[in-house]
Amino acid sequence: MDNEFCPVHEAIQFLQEKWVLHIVRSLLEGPRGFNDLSRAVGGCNPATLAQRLDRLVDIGVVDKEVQSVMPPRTLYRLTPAGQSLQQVIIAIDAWATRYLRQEADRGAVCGTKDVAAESL
Amino acid sequence: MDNEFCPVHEAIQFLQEKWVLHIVRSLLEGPRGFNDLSRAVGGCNPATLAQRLDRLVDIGVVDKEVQSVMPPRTLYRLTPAGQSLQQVIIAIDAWATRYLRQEADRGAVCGTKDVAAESL
DNA sequence: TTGAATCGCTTTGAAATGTCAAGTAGTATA
DNA sequence: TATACTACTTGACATTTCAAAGCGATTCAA
Repeated sequence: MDNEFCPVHEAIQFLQEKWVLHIVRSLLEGPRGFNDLSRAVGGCNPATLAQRLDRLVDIGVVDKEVQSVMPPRTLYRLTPAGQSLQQVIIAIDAWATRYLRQEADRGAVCGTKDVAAESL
Repeated sequence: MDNEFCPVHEAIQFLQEKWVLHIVRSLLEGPRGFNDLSRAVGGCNPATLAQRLDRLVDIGVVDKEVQSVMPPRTLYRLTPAGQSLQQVIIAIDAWATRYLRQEADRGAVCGTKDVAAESL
């Protein structure tokens, strides 16, 4: 066993948590409130979303700004560290566009469906 | 609702499955057998690993080559689509190295070697 | 020759994680 | 007045992941 710290491993560990990449992607479009974000992400239930956001704030990727408690009004926005995750999204985008595009014809829909791409 | 096909969303959906990025990263170092891969990934139990690999094969990211059934000998290797995921790993690597390094003090541990850094 | 280790998994039952529906208090809109 | 919106929380339920054991067969070390 090596006790060496590995940033990539850490990063993968946290990026692979369910909804994290979707949340970041939504926030790249701009700051949002909780429900707005929930809708943008699509399909993540509030309990999970709240927990994920807490974690993202902890890690320093998202900033939470409570504008007023009652009526409730909160804004979640990416920190610089969060914004720089855009490079990761871009890489995923490039990969996806190249290797997943053919799926469009088979009737796949943005949201929940199964991915089954053929390799070259 | 958009019925438009969204490759990025699809890609995120599958990349966020637990262990997927770790598996891809391990396979970037070269083809491996099941147990070897399991060790390289570190911490993924065989049931999950088997299921994940099936899915990766389905999607066309990994190629499974059964060399002999008994004694068992199997090789998992990345397809071209899989190899091109290296760009994603590289992006994560870049981000992690920049924003996660300070975490070292908190005692994080890494199991595998750094692949992507060399290609930078 | 016996015993241990390795291979690629599968099976088990329990634990962790994620999801769902409903509900909270207060404001704004219809 | 009635409904919808805000940001969440709660508790019950469903799904996913877990560690451990085991499988038949072969290879290797004692």
